[in-house]
Amino acid sequence: MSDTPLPESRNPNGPAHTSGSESAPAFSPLYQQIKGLILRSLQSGEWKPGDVIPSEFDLAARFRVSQGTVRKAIDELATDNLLVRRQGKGTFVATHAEQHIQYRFLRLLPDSGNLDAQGPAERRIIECRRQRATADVARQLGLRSGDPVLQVRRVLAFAGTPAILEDIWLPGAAFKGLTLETLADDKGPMYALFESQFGIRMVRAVEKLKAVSAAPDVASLLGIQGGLPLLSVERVAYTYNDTPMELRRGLYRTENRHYRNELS
Amino acid sequence: MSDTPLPESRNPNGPAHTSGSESAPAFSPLYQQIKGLILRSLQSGEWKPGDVIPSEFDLAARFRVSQGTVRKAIDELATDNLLVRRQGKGTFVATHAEQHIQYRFLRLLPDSGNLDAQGPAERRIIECRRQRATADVARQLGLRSGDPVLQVRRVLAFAGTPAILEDIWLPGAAFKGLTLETLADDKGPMYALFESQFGIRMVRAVEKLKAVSAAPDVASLLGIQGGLPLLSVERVAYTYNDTPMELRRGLYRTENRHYRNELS
DNA sequence: CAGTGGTCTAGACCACACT
DNA sequence: GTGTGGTCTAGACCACTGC
Repeated sequence: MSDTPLPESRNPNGPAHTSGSESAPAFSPLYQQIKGLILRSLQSGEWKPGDVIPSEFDLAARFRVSQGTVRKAIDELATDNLLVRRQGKGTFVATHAEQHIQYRFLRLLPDSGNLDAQGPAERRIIECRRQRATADVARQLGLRSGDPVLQVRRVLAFAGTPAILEDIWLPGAAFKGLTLETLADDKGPMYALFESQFGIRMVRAVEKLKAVSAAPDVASLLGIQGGLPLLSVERVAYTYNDTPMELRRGLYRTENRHYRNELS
Repeated sequence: MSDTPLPESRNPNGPAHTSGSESAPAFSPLYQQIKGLILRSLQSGEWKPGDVIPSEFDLAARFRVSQGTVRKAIDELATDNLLVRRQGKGTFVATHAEQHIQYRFLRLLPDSGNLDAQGPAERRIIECRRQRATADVARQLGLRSGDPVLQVRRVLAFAGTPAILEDIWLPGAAFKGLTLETLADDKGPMYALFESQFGIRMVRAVEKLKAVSAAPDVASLLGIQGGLPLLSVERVAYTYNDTPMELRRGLYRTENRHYRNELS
């Protein structure tokens, strides 16, 4: 019931800034501390993807702050896409399942067809095996060289035409039981599988894009001629706490599609 | 002084939702209406890029709402990068000048050099001329075929090495006095020039990325061999009101650089 | 109907910047 | 000190959802 309501600071009113007994090394607004506590509950699995979290009023009571403060904390978590508010229903933990529109992190769209996509992507897994991380892979995943990783290679096709070749590396420790069969049998986004089977939720990602020439093996898998230009997309995806949990190298055919990005 | 404080709705308390005399076709929260009024002042040039806008308290008085409501309006405008808050100093109109870190909309970064960039880009303008919009350019700029447009072609280089070839189209009507000399003499971001000389502020942009092969003329301008892969970046930039004001087609060399994108 | 998020207000005090 | 944005509270009422 009681939830260690913040170290000690109980301010009946007034701004954040823990009312300072010791010389605190860092001050942070109350709502930031609340945000941290909510985050902790998300990480610990107290509330799982898709779940409703307690109402703002309940959380306010639990953390011993006003509803407005909880609200501001939830606001930020919602703009970070960690929570989703639904008026009249509650606040939910965001999930890659039920992501009504396609894949959340896939920015490849058809050039003309203003519609979302020409049907869902067809997946074909080329290989899936456990191996040891190279220095480069280890560095990007925050592992050590030689640590076990799971490597997956697959092709995505739209309307029968191959469009994407992806190589994926996952930390072996976190994805213990993942096999080719699990992946092949699954429908729906891979990140949804990670949530339901391994309790790992991808929260944000950073991508680096380049233009490259198709190598012979790549070209044959994508059904194109060698040397044709492909969009190379290298992604590192992070869970809570900015922990890297996936490295993904994609090669996209962009003759009839494009990678869309919004700047502001 | 008085600023037509919203159609009529004067609610001494209680939520937005204009207190409904007529069957209003659309309800919107008070803070959204305030946001619209602030936006109007930004568009009209009442507050120019770099200016301080009135304090939250002053605006609250002017619009006859509470400070908290103005605050929420400003909050959204700040997250949209239209305004910038500076504690103790005031709220400022965002500007592409004084954008402390490089160009705001340029996502091309060096692969290794963890530093921002290897010095500022060197600009070389290849051509700058007025012409009539093709159907395609007109469509993307919201003009009619044959309307006057200004076309600029330039090369950006880093440390002496050409890296970007850009073709830019601007609506002729809005950029009346713009000449090659103006562009060539100017230092600093082009969008800063647009603000100071034409009162046009680019607010957001949408980019479409593809991988393409370098055509012979492109290759020679970029100092590479024909056929090498280049990252094609087609950008439409918008002012206030989602009015398109620039079409830009860039070709980026990505052997040692990459286009960085953050997903969430 | 009750419960949830959404909006609005009013007032208090803090942190920061400038004078 | 004065003025600015930043945080926090308490209470009111609205809008949506589902029983």
